Amino acid sequence: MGREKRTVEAAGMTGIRRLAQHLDISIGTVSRALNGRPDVNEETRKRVLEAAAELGYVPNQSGRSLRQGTTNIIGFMMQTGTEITGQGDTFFMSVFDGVQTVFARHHLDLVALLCSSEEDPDDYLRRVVARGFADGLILSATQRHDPRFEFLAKRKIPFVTLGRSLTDVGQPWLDLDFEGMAQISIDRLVAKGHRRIAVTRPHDDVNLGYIFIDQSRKALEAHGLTLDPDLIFSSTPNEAGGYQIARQLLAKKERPTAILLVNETIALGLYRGLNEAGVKPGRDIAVIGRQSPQSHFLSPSLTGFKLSRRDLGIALAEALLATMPAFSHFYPDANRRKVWTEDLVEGESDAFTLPA
Amino acid sequence: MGREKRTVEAAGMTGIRRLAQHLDISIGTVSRALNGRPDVNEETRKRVLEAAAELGYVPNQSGRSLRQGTTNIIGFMMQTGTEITGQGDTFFMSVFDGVQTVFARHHLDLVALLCSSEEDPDDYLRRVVARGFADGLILSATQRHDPRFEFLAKRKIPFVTLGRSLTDVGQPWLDLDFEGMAQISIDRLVAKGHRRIAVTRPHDDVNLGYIFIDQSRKALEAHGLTLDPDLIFSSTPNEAGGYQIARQLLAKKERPTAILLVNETIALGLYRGLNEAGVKPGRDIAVIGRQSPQSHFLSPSLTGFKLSRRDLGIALAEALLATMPAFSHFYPDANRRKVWTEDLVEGESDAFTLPA
DNA sequence: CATAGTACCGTAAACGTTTACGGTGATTGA
DNA sequence: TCAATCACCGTAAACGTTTACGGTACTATG
Repeated sequence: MGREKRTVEAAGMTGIRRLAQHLDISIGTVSRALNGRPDVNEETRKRVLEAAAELGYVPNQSGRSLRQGTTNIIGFMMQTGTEITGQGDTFFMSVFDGVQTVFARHHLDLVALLCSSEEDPDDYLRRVVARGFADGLILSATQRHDPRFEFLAKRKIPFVTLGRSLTDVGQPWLDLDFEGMAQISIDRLVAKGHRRIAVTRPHDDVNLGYIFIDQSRKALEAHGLTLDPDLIFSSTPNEAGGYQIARQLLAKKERPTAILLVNETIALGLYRGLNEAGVKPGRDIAVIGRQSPQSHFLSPSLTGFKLSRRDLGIALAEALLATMPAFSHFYPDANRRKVWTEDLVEGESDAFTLPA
Repeated sequence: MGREKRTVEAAGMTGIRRLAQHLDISIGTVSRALNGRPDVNEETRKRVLEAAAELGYVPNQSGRSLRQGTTNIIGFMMQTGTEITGQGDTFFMSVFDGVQTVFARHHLDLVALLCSSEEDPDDYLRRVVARGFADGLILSATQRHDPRFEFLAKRKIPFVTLGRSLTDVGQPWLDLDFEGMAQISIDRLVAKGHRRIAVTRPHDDVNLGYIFIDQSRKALEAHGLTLDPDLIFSSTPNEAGGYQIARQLLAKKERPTAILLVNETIALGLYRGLNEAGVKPGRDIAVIGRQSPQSHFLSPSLTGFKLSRRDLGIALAEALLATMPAFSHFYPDANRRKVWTEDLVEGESDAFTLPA
């Protein structure tokens, strides 16, 4: 009888089979109990859960994935060795933390998919998708034209992007309110009498650079001013980039009286570069940038926009889950697309005022 | 006949079966061809590879893992939202890049396993292992006593750690040569006449702090000096930590004349803090630290130890593979354990000399 | 020609799950 | 009492691979 076979605990049993045998019930019931199915006696479920804990049983992910066609993994794609990922400090770690708090509720795991600098990002993505690695993806470093979007849309892989793109396949995205930041900053600086205002942008083709520059230009023109192409500084989005900008800026024969920083960490390098030349933010030049954990230690204190990275991560996760059939009902009114407005924290770095 | 069945390309075929049908051969042969098995005609193999490329076929990872009991994935465990992972900047991204270059040769993929700050790292590791997620692991943020080691050793999961620990289960590790750095730095400073030398250590229980402090003490005692407990500053391993140290240091009634920095990025914060008080490295205090991409922009230039992060990643990957049966023959003489010596790059920050 | 050997290929089992389906015994309703 | 309903559980198929095994046709050898 099957009964006997199960009662005698054979040696080489593994996985769910071993657990079922230990409890002397069928593997089907064990599976149902563990997965919270309704058609199982609560008494039985309790026994199963206890035995699972006792024997340290955790379902094998490969078996489960193979059967369900789902992995319970969400991938966050990043590129190693590049400066793109180097938001200077722990930017992504904080965002991850927010994402995780949402995913934990659904037993989803977040992993960072690390695309080597030696491999083409598009190829890498193709491989990841074809292997059925993740149920959904989060993309950052959004390019102005991003072929990854079309690829994923064609395969019907749920994904969300941190950053807009001209390539629009209807996917959800979150982005920072670069228009708002440009508008507020320009208005503020013009009100203080500034006419020669410099702006920065990332050196590569990420979309945010275009958005920020465009809006800065519009805001200036609304005041009857123009954006001098000579005052657009592009750099890597890290401290070194900020330093380079300071050097370039100081070398101009006709210096700008104010500068807008689009990235977070460049403020640190900028300060250092200016400091070396005895140029003091807030006294000799007005600076408006973005707050970061490190910028708290800048002196004079930075006037800049403050972002809650963790909340951004949470919103990112919810926007993604809202598009995944299995989870969408949990987030009926999640913002599929949203510009994330940051608050301006006033410091001393833009105190420099010009006579009218 | 089977022949007919295959010739007519049925609709719902997926995966390897579809490919086999398209080529009118068996799935077994397709699999062998793709996996480089010898018992397949080279002509056939060529056809298979071409068809695979054409149809964009990539083996399903779940099916493959289930059968082979192997995932072709190596996990790098990190903790999100914590300061531990915040080596300030792109430290890990550069290390990853080195790891990847080695893994690419073996068709292994590296992913970062992100342990939420809300979950216990030991629990997280348990889950990852039980699910059979990765074939091997890389651990960082090595604690002085690290229970993760014993757990992995018991399960016979190959792993390598970045950093030594008192918990020794025979696993391979790489570590920076903190003894060497302490010894060289102390000797150098003492030779310049310094007697009151401060040292830093990370605020938490990572092992490197103990090693560094111990060796600093020994080196001082060899010169007939002592390490003043009041001159041991602990901080988070980032810029903010460096700033705090500067503040604490300046508040001492009897200031140290020199300071040794164990972490990379704290130099930035330290400089800023000292600068605010008009204290200049190299003129008013001697500073020896560690080089990083950002430290190139410090002024006066930092005297510090320089590490090739990418090479470290390469060594880390090789040390791990050397312990994995499937790959060990590729790395017969890989260093299973190694302290990674860094070169001292001389700058101006330790120019401050005391009269004899 | 008979035999052995070789090169290549097809068949089918196995990996660990989940889940549709059917079955059993108990309960309910008339 | 009989039928219908219900709660619960066991059975077995299926997911997409890899690989041991056996089979076939061809070649070499005597």
